[in-house]
Amino acid sequence: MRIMGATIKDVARVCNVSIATVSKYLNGGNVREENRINIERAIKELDYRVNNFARGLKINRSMMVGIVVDSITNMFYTSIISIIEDCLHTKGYSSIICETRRQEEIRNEKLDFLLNKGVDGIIILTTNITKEQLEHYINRGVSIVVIDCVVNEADCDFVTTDNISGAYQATEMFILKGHTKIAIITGEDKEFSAAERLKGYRRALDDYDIPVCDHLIFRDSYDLEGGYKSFKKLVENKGCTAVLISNYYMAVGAVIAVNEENINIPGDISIICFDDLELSKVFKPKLTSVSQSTAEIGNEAVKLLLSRIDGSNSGCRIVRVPAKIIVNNSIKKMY
Amino acid sequence: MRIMGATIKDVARVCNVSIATVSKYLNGGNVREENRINIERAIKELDYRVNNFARGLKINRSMMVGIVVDSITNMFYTSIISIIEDCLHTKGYSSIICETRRQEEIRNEKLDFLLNKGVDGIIILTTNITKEQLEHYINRGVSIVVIDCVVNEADCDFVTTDNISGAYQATEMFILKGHTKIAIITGEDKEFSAAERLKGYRRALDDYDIPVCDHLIFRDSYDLEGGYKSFKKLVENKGCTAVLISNYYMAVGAVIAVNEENINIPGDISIICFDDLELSKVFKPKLTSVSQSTAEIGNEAVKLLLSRIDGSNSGCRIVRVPAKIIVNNSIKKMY
DNA sequence: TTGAAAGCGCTAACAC
DNA sequence: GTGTTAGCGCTTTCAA
Repeated sequence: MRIMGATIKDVARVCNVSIATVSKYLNGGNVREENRINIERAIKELDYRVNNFARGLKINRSMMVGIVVDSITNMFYTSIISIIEDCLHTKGYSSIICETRRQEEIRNEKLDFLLNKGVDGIIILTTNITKEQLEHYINRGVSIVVIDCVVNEADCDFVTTDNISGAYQATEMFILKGHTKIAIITGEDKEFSAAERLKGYRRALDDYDIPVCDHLIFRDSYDLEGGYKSFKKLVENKGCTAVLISNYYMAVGAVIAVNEENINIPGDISIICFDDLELSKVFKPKLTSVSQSTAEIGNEAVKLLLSRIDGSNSGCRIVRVPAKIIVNNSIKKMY
Repeated sequence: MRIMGATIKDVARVCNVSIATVSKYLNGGNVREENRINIERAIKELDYRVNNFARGLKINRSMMVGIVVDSITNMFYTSIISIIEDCLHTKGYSSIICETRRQEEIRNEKLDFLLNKGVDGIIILTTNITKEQLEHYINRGVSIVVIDCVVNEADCDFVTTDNISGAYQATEMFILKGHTKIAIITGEDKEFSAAERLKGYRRALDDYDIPVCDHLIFRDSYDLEGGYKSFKKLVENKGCTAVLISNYYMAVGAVIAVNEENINIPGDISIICFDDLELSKVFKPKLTSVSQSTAEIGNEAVKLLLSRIDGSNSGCRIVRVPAKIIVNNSIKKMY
């Protein structure tokens, strides 16, 4: 059982003032200089801390934000969460991080839990959520911002990388280096960014009058496993000279396959992958990658959420953070 | 502002019973069958949820556990956290994850925050914490379990890998393959596991009558940067045929150096690193590694914490989880 | 088995 | 600027 510390009453008694005065001091109101000094001293001496349960009960606000993430071992997400935490902290908010393991029931459980804890807002990091699920929680009066996917017509905000442009730039880079047989490894349509990146890839080929071939589009689960299997298939096909890998963990899987098959990069095949995390630095040659700005994504998400909590905003805002190519040595010149 | 849902009063009114009866039902007490059915229906209809602030205020217990971690992008830690979360969940507890970015002030802030939130216990994942810091919080009445380091004479529990044995086994493996000039790249003494692993390395050399050479012991910051710099130095020295790298992120840094220097593994130098995370699978050849059981560590930590919260335990318990070698292809036979 | 009532620690409206 | 007080939603004691 937790030890119960001093209460506002104790502070008031020691200072010979009413609890209202102490409360006012605590909440930034004006008190006489003399009282201020006394109160501050008493707080220190008694090691007084406000009881969050009592305060929360009274004001029905917690200054807490929930963060709900598909997987807590996903470095792209944890990089963003680290930014979010820091950013919230400077605004006086703290955060509760929950993992869903990509299971909808668990996600709902965690969202319920957060609402019960009285969080003022929730940031969800996922590639895959439905309008219905969002609305269920929005209707319960909590502000929500979603990172890494967009759902139309929901009363919340969204932050994602400009996936289409990122994939477009990558594909274009292959084309400009003389590639025409360009493959893509990506996730299924239900994964928001997977679908968008495929769109960018298609659009670039279109713009350069290169036919889009179905047999160069490899789709599988949006993870290491899927990347591994897709790359193995791609190698069997022998139909391409370059491949865009549309997510970090798929790239990890692909690299495992590259090693097993003794493939030379970029001699045998050129690669661009999404996210310049560890892999792109550790692999030899260093991988050219599409970099998403985790800092910008995190900051934007917090900005949107807080303006929503303030009540100064509603409706559906969508922020697209630009992607940029980090050039390394995994692309062969074909001319 | 959050929408306020139905309260226990509403449920009582709808059911024509007192709030005491509803409360009893809520907390697993006995109520008449008829009332039970009514209450359950009313709860569903009103979408009633207990207010955690009110309950917490009353019982001064939250069924929440705080998790305080050096870095939330550290995959070794997040793997453990994922297990902990799951395990706590099955016991009816939920968790609040906080990141410290390895800064002591931030850690204290987060610990204060967690205490203010009324958590029933705290799990700290770190390589580096002082007895004083621990005691400060233990004295405030919260149960603490520390993962990844051990501090003597503190009234809390500790879970770590058997680092000494892990490093011993790795060093021994080098020796048995005919290596005698074996280096180690590790962190400074303040990092608990760094110091222990160095101890294991020394002990193995001792046991096989191989002299321990100071110029083969490379110590730097316990991260990517430190691994990178250490490996560069090691290469300049040209004094060894094998190296044990004592932490995952140091290994990532070392591999970046390996690539830059065009070093052949294991032709030029043999490597064993700690943790069989992504790197050891993605690098070619696959790296032989010392595997720590994140599952066992997480489960043990939760078990210890809950038994402490129950009050059924106190004192200082230390659990050592065995390490095991995952054999791959980064070691050259020297005979 | 049930209900009335006290009170957890705090905030805020109101009177001074 | 300060104090009095009601009441947030809940648990729990005590009496019925």
